[in-house]
Amino acid sequence: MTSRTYRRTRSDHASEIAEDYVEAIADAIATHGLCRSMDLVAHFDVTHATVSNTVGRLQRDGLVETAPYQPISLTAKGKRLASQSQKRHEVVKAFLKRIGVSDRAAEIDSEGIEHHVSRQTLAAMRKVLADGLPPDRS
Amino acid sequence: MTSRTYRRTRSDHASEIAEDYVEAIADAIATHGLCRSMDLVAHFDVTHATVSNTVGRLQRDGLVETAPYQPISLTAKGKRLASQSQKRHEVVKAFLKRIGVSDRAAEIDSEGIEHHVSRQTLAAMRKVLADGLPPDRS
DNA sequence: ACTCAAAGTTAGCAGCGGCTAACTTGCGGG
DNA sequence: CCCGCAAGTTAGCCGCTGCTAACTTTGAGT
Repeated sequence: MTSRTYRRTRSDHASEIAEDYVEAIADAIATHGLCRSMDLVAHFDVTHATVSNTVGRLQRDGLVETAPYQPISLTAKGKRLASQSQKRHEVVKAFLKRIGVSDRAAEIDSEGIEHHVSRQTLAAMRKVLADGLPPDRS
Repeated sequence: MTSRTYRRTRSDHASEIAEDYVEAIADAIATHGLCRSMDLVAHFDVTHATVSNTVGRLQRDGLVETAPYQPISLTAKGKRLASQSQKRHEVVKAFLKRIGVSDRAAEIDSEGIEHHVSRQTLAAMRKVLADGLPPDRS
């Protein structure tokens, strides 16, 4: 019951940020062909300096590639993480809307929730979207 | 579309930990009548030192009361937060199980998810538990 | 009544993710 | 061509949340 259920706390917080960033970078590239720091500054409402630091960590971790004063691109690993996150995000958002949450709230909540959804829960959400609720045996 | 959806990142991470702690403290008090640091050490699988620091912050923020070498209790504010978090946690967990997620996975995921569930989404989950899925108008 | 182990505290370190301030670079318009 | 502004970087700060190591306090068992 205790202990191992946690252990997310520290390292997971870091990977949440990584997921948010690669998603935003992929989005910028899809939208205007490339991603500059300013896109991320606008998206996350943080300063250049913060973006610079964070992107530096992402590069260290092999998720993005960039050189000084150059646009930011995703590595293969980064692209994989981004598309995975995007898919999860979409499913969670669609699911929330399906259970009656407004578009706006679904958008906000899905961003927080997506990072904590296991494969199994994601599958359950997909199933509800496709087939409705499973029979209630409570 | 951008910006304001975030701004959780920093300060919210702190309050997630606060919620987890008051919930665990309330749980320990409910179970063995009082809460000692060791209960939290076991629950979160961190060291004494970490618990000591964190509890110090919670005290500073008016959520708990404790004196050196004394058990930890909740203030009125802490109790309010704890029962609120517990309720939310229960609803989320019950909801996940209702959509077909296993007990084990529901337990784990609900801990991560509960902190990101808005009033509206919580209400939607309750409604599904009570009345099933709303009509699909997609 | 003492002792000693367990519980708790304190000090000091590290990494993350924010920030501001000061600097450098690069580019577009005059 | 060059000059200035916007974009990006770097340095240095702070707080949080972890840690280890060394200390103090408490209390239980002989």
